[in-house]
Amino acid sequence: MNDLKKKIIHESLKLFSLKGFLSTSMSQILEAAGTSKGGFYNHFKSKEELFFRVLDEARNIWREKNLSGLDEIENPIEKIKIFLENFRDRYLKDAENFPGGCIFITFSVELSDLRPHLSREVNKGFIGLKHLLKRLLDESKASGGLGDDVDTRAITEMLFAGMLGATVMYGVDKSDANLDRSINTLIDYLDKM
Amino acid sequence: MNDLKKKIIHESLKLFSLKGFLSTSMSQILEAAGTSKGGFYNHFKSKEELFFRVLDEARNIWREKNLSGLDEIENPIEKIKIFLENFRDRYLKDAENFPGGCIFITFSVELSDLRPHLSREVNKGFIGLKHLLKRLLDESKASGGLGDDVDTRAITEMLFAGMLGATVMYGVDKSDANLDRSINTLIDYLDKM
DNA sequence: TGGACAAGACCGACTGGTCGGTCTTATTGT
DNA sequence: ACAATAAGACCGACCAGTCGGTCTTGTCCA
Repeated sequence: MNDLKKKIIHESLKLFSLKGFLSTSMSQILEAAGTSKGGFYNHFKSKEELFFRVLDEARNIWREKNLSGLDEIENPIEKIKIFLENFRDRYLKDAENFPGGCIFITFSVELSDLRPHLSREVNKGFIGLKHLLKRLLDESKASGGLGDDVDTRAITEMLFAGMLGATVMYGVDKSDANLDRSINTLIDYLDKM
Repeated sequence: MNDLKKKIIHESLKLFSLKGFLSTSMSQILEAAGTSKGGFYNHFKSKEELFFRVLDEARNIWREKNLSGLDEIENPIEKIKIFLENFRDRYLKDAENFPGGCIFITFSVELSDLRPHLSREVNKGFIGLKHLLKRLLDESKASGGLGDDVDTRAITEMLFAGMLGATVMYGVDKSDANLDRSINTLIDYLDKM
């Protein structure tokens, strides 16, 4: 891929994470990428196309930060615990790619009632993560790691809500201590089940 | 208060809940309130002043929906449980005042890096709610309802993150069932402590 | 080796339109 | 008569996107 195109995507990723998609203007993107209208529209047919390329890039980074190395772990509950730690330490606290916090939440909140076709694409990722969590919990249940009476749908929903809420709150108070507390309490909860 | 002023605030509340503050234009506000530039600027010195009046109104509605009747309950844990039920059934599921979901989250996410002085005002509410939860948990601990080993700060943080996340997710999937699952799991968690 | 040619990366003035906000004017109720 | 209220023409700034054109780079043929 062309260098300028890469730069535009990467700079937009940071800007969108800070200001959201709608409130980031083309002129800010062009200035950050050190290019011009012509340079931009040579690579993207619209600001909306840029949105999708940025979303792709954000997903790649997300996977790299959160999922790498998870294959080597056998125990599904252990997998979730390591994932939560990755999420807390390697994803959320890394401000280089997402200086304004989790870009998926920013997108989802700002776009849900204004650009449903964009928001729908973002939400697919949320659904995917929930399915991943549920699958791991069901695996653990099947192999006897969790009791037969455990409601994996309910646990999934609470785990996911806990992660989502901790992420939003981290964007609000930027407190590492509070983030650690909420994620650790989720991990404890898993341990005690 | 003047009728038109009330109408502007109430209509703006709904619009802001749907589209956020920045993405709601003056023309949309004027149209919804059935007035004109002149009518508006007779009552507000700027769009930003409207923001604060809308925030006041949203807080009043929030308190009315979530806290009313809580005084009569003695047991602090019971208080939290009733509060969570109010939050789930009377606040979040009521789409009349907040058709686009919880306005405080919409505000906080869109404004945190763009209008810090506005976002700070919103976040005071989050801090206040966390203090309320922690106070109730500490009360319960003092009166023997919770064990001495319970970390009330950690529980507060997880409860709060769970509520926040459930709220965001409810805005995404509009699923009553999922909302019930995550809130109920939090209530169960309180019961089992 | 060097000149003709083409592809496309890149530039920035410009378009129609919307933004929040101001100001003059008209109408209303007392 | 007078203040309160409302209407909407108008302002400069900015929006996403277009378009005519330049400049760089590589290929082809003599």
